[in-house]
Amino acid sequence: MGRSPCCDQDKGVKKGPWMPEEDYKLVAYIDKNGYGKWRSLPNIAGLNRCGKSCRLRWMNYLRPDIRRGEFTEEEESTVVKLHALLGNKWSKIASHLPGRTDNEIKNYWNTHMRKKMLQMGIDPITHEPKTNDLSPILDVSQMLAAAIGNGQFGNNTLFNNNIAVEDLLKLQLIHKMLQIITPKAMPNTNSFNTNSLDTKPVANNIKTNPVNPKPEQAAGQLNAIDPHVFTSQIENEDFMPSFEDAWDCFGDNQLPGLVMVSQENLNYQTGAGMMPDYYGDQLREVPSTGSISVTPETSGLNYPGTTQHSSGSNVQEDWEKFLDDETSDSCWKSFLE
DNA sequence: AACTCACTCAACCGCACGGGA
DNA sequence: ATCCCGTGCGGTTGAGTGAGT
Repeated sequence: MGRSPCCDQDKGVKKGPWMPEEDYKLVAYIDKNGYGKWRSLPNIAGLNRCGKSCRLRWMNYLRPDIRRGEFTEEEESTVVKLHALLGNKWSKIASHLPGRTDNEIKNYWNTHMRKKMLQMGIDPITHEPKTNDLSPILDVSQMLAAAIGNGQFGNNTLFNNNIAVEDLLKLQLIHKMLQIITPKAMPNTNSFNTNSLDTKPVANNIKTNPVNPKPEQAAGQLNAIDPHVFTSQIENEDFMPSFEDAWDCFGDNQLPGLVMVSQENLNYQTGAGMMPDYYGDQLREVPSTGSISVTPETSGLNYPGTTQHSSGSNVQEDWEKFLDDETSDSCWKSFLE
């Protein structure tokens, strides 16, 4: 079925930004005659523009009820919720936001909110947490590499040895991984009994900076640690928790077993009226009866607990099994060992 | 000051859809 | 059933702008 082009290209209709006088003509015409019949409107109104262009200009810019300016948090939240429900149905989303146009919402989504969600580790398309996002791990890895490789800690023999610092950072890395996997269940960083070691600059940066730091920024974060404070504290023999101590910190009730993802577990995410508030909490609210569940497919990680897991199973056993498993002879094994 | 780069957003483009002839 | 028109929608583009070097 053929159709005539919207605008007669041969007529040399004007394109590009609208001039104030064009706006004036359009507004004056619509004030007098109302809008509609967009194809014939330009001729009648004396505009050398395509009807579509006139419509767009009116709908997206000249309409008196257009609301301009920054989106409020409420509006953002509404857009996120509606986008989760409707996808890229911008006009439908716009119908729920008085004064906002589909074009404006679309632009705002693509420039601001999409980026924001990515930084939060949320896939802007599926609205699922991006559990295969390894950036937090990479952040710590970068810091680790920067610390060990660049001799950031000065000439103190303890640091030249690097073993203690390395262990601590490994623990932090593992902790970070587990926070990704079981965000609600993890104890806070202090559970590692690292209070005696002033790691707060690093920990706080990790915690408050979801954005991937560049390598130089990561190094800068380590530089932020006052070497004098750091070395005086680290000389305390008790400062360093062992790996086993770290596991004891978790306790069975604090680190629930991981389960395979199931539709039942996911239903709460899409159920009507149960959209998570991304802005109140970076991570999805987790029903009390279930733990965040991820599969190797979705996480991109090969970690214990991704096999079917009884609720009472022992996580440490799984990790030990994981370490013994020849198939897991990977960077994780060497890393964890 | 000059230049580059990244970002924003108004506008364009192609297509789909509904309705009337 | 087919054609055509009017309109709406979503993806993409590119000029303008500001920040960084």
